[in-house]
Amino acid sequence: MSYSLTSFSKDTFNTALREKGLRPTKQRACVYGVILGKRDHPTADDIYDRVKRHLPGTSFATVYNCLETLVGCGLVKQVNMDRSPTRYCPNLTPHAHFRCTQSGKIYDVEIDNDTLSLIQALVPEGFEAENLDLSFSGTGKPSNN
Amino acid sequence: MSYSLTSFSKDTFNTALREKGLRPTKQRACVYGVILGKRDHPTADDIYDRVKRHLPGTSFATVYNCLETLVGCGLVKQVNMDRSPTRYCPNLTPHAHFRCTQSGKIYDVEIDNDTLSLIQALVPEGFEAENLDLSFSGTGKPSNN
DNA sequence: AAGCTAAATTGGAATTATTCTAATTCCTGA
DNA sequence: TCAGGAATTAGAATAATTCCAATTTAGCTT
Repeated sequence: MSYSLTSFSKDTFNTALREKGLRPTKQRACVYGVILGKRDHPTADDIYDRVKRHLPGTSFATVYNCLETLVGCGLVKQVNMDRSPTRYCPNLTPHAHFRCTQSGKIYDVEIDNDTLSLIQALVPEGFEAENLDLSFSGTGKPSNN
Repeated sequence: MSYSLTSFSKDTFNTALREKGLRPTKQRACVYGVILGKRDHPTADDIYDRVKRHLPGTSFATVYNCLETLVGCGLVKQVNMDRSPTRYCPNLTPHAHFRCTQSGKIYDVEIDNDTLSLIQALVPEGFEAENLDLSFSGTGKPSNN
């Protein structure tokens, strides 16, 4: 294996895949490792570049396939902001995102439980929300780039 | 004019455009009228179809141009959910969206002021949010389709 | 009312992110 | 070891949107 997951995440990874009857392949491990390794909300494109450094033969299709698999196993989450390319994030706790319109950077924003409950309470009678997406955009940390 | 805006919305429309030094053309009025006329969160494609019934010569590019203009003037809002085509909405009050994964329908969800304040308070020190997007997905009204 | 100019519209080509397809390669269990 | 399903691969295809260059139009100016 040319990308090292910690024994903890390796275990999480193997278990999550095996539970769905899927194989923990080196490409999937590498994609997962790349996402865990630099938590900057990379796009599929970014991930492709990083994966190729470890597994040069990897194709774009494989990166997309692996990402779909990892999302399906609940190991990573997709982050969609406006029409920009989908980004990927290993933070599985309920959280929002903030995109700085100047730098394009995306920051995780914690959601405390009280606010989370109130947000969930917005959903009208008769509707059952399985997912919620909350994102902000604006100007981020001015100096510290 | 082959699409009738109420005198109220016609005025809103003219004023909003003129304030930006833009021309209230019949295509723009028609796109706006179509969005006001059926508040089902239509896509650009839907809008194109509806506009063509009133102004048959209209091109796709024009629909996109008009939509961009209307958004820029603050007359309509874009609704982006996941990777699906952008939808358009004339509801300018702060509100969230719920997408039924079964029917694909999108519903407006009111956000009360208290919850809105709490949501805005999530944004960390040093960040300035200009926009917020909140959306839910799940199963909607089971019977009443 | 006619002419002028910038703004808007048009059709089609181009772009971009993503998905599909069919062929090959790889694992894994018998 | 070998069969058979799963995963990967390269490249074509798709879908939404944007770009472009040419034409038309709206709103002045006279």
